[in-house]
Amino acid sequence: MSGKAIADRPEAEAPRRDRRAERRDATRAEILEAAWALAGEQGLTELSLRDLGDRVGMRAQSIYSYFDSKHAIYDAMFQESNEELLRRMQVVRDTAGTPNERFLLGARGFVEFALEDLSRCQLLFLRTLPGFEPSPEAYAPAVLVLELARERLAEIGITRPEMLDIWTALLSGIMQQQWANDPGGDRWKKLLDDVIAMYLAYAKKRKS
Amino acid sequence: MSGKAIADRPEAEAPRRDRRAERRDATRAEILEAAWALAGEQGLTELSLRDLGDRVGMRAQSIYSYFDSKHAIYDAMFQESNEELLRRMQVVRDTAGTPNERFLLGARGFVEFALEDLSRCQLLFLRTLPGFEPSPEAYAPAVLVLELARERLAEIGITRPEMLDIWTALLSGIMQQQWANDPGGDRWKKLLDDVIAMYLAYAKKRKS
DNA sequence: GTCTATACACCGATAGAC
DNA sequence: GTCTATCGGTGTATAGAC
Repeated sequence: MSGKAIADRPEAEAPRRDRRAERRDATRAEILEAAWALAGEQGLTELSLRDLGDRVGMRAQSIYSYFDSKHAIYDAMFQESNEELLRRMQVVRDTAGTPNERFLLGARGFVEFALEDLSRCQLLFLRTLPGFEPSPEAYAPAVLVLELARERLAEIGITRPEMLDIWTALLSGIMQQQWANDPGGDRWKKLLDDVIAMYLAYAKKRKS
Repeated sequence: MSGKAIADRPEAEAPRRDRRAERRDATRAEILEAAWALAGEQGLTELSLRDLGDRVGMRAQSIYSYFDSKHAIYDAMFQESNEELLRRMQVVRDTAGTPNERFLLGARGFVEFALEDLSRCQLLFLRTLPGFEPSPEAYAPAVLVLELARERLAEIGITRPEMLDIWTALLSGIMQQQWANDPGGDRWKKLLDDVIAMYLAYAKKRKS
């Protein structure tokens, strides 16, 4: 239907800016930014569309022009954060040094990321949101993050799948306990190096 | 104020049954039982007082005669479950055998308990309920459970506080990953013995 | 004391006017 | 795209019947 009209215009093949789409994306980003701010202030689960609307200067119902549902907002936040984590882990992968150094860097970077923001940690790793299941697209970067962890472990000779599962459980346990029993502190965070030493010693003994 | 009245009655010192209190406690127990059933069916956070009222054959508002609020129901469930866990861990403590056997028994018993019921696990260990903070009374048995864990560790020569924190992180990580990524399965549960071996080897090397 | 009836304020979501 | 109006749901509170 629009094919002929476009072909008629000389500038059709040049990458024309879609101002409407740009504006829409900008508003979406603004809403997400406000959502993060509100989640940080009142808690992830306490986020309400009415508060969110107030924050961005529109009625709550108008948000539905930008997101299909509240869960869609959470989903976008989930994806956004996972992409940020993926970027950090890719930096680790591309860092010069020994495989062991990269493994350490990845472990510390991950824990630091997980302990930076409670709402983000709850959204990504702890299952705090009642009915929330991330969409496949939003989950995709998380799969890549796990793949990078597998690579870092393989680089230091740890390839058995069970050892990867143990590794994720170790990190998961540290961040869970840290947020649950000493939020903002470092009681479990500071044990990370000990846990890493424990894990590596065991992996060496098990020879994989 | 009632001191004199009681002293006036000859039968005051005999343990008289308070039928009213008995009936009240029975109804409270009935409500809690229904709450567990609903939590199991729809999820812990999806529990609503109206559904709960339907289940026990009263209007939702009447529940307030037995519990001050929805959180008070969660609090009673929290306490109930922690007392059950405490009982199990006390059985472990009183079991004949070597300290090492008791430690193993406690570890496996705890993980089994944590993986028996998602709602219970969320209520007790994962922080799934938005604003829920257990009351001191409800939390008391949890403190005793931790104390028993400390004892089991001390019996096998592990006394450093950091080693207790690592231990709780290990168990926490296993149950977190199991429920989050393989609910109902045993992908992480079956790694418990490996994790225990890893932990004990590290503790031995660290000599505490 | 325990129930019913009614209400309030909030929530996510939808329909339709402009 | 943003609004108003409205819906069915929630936890919570209170007044009053019995």
